[in-house]
Amino acid sequence: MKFRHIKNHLYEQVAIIGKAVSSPKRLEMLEVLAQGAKTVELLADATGIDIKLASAHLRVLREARLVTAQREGRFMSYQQSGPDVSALWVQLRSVAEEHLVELKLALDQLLAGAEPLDRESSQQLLQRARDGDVIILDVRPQDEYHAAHLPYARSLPLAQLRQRMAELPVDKDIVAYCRGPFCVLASQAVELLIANGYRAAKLADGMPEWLASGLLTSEETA
Amino acid sequence: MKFRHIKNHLYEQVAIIGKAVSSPKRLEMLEVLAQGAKTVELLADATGIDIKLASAHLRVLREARLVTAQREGRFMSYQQSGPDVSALWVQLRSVAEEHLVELKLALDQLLAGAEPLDRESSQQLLQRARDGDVIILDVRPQDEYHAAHLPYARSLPLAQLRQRMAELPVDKDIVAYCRGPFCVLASQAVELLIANGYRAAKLADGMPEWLASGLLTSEETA
DNA sequence: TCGATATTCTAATAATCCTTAGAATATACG
DNA sequence: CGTATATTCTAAGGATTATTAGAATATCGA
Repeated sequence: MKFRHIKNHLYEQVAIIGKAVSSPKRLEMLEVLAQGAKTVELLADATGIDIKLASAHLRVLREARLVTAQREGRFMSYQQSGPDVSALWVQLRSVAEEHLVELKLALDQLLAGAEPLDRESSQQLLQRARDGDVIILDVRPQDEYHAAHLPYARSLPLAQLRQRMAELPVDKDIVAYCRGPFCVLASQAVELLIANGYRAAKLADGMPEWLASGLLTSEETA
Repeated sequence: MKFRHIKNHLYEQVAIIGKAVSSPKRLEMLEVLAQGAKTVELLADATGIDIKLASAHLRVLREARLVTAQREGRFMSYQQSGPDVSALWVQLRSVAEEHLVELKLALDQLLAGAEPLDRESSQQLLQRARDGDVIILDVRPQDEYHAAHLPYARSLPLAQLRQRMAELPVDKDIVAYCRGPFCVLASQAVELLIANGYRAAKLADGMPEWLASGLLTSEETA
């Protein structure tokens, strides 16, 4: 068949994207990068690997054009090359969640301890937040909050939660979120809040999930 | 960090999906499987590889739970484990198309020769088809047409096009589609039609793309 | 039951990728 | 200008994955 050669080339190109997302560490980096631009060191830290190894993984992501890099002084700043990259990550994770039982089990383990406020429809949550009935707490680092955050969300990074906890009212429901279902910042925040007598629950989804769901326009998030 | 262990496990699970879609041949199989259930031999044929190798690739897809297999007499019937698998394929391809220039170029090569009827909005096309103003021609094998097809589409498999071409009116626009942008059946059909004096163009998208776009409910397609 | 068919399993080699360490580059700061 | 810092590049071994061939399994029909 005369088209075989062209077709092979097409699928090989898509497979470049596939290869880029075939490594756990690269996926973790993509998830962190979905929150905003990051340096190599930060990514290495976040994923718990050596900087040289992080750099090598980033090279693969760069070659697949999933991320772009630009120098900022002594540092390199990596960022996703478009919103479709976040959407791909969300899609991959949701396919994995849907079909891989083991993943579902491990996720339950991570979400355990927090009330399953998940089921509450997204709109209802935003409604309650608008009415001041519930506090949506963004526990990610502050720069990620500034890059984009949920409507009505209030920033209180996990690192500062212990000192600044008094800022939060004890008599209101608190819903904490972070980078997404795999992120542990909100889990830790909820643990700490509950230990101190607050009514707190983890919201599994983060910005990438809300954006991928189409319920949020990017104007609402800044 | 006490969560590191669990997190690693989560990303490893998603990476199983990533690994499954990191091979050109597996991607090609997924695309064919998006059209309906297929046997190993058919998939090997469609992708131009040995049956044993096809079986090995299918094992990887099966272990990632992207496809399921069931025996039907002497044959094994493989099928996608859900519509989200098709959506993943479409998403992967669209990310690749968006960011990999080389892919865009190769695609243009494949779509060359057919008029760029692409830009016409999907709804407009369906409207014109409903009005009998244009003929939407499904040139895939008949079983794929029966599994699902575009509204108002008429089946005329490429293999029968030469003999049955007289069934088509010469005075109407014909828009041929097949499995998706990478599929060459429609390209070949259009080539043949134009050589015989018809006004024909290739529609780049196939069923998976239309379904992923959300413009089509699955009721409209049977 | 036997042979034919469709597919998988096993084992082995070739190809590719991961990871690490050391050298190289590029920028900022003194 | 020289030194420190952040990162990349190169090279090399170990670990995976791809591909192929041969043996094994499971079904159908004679």
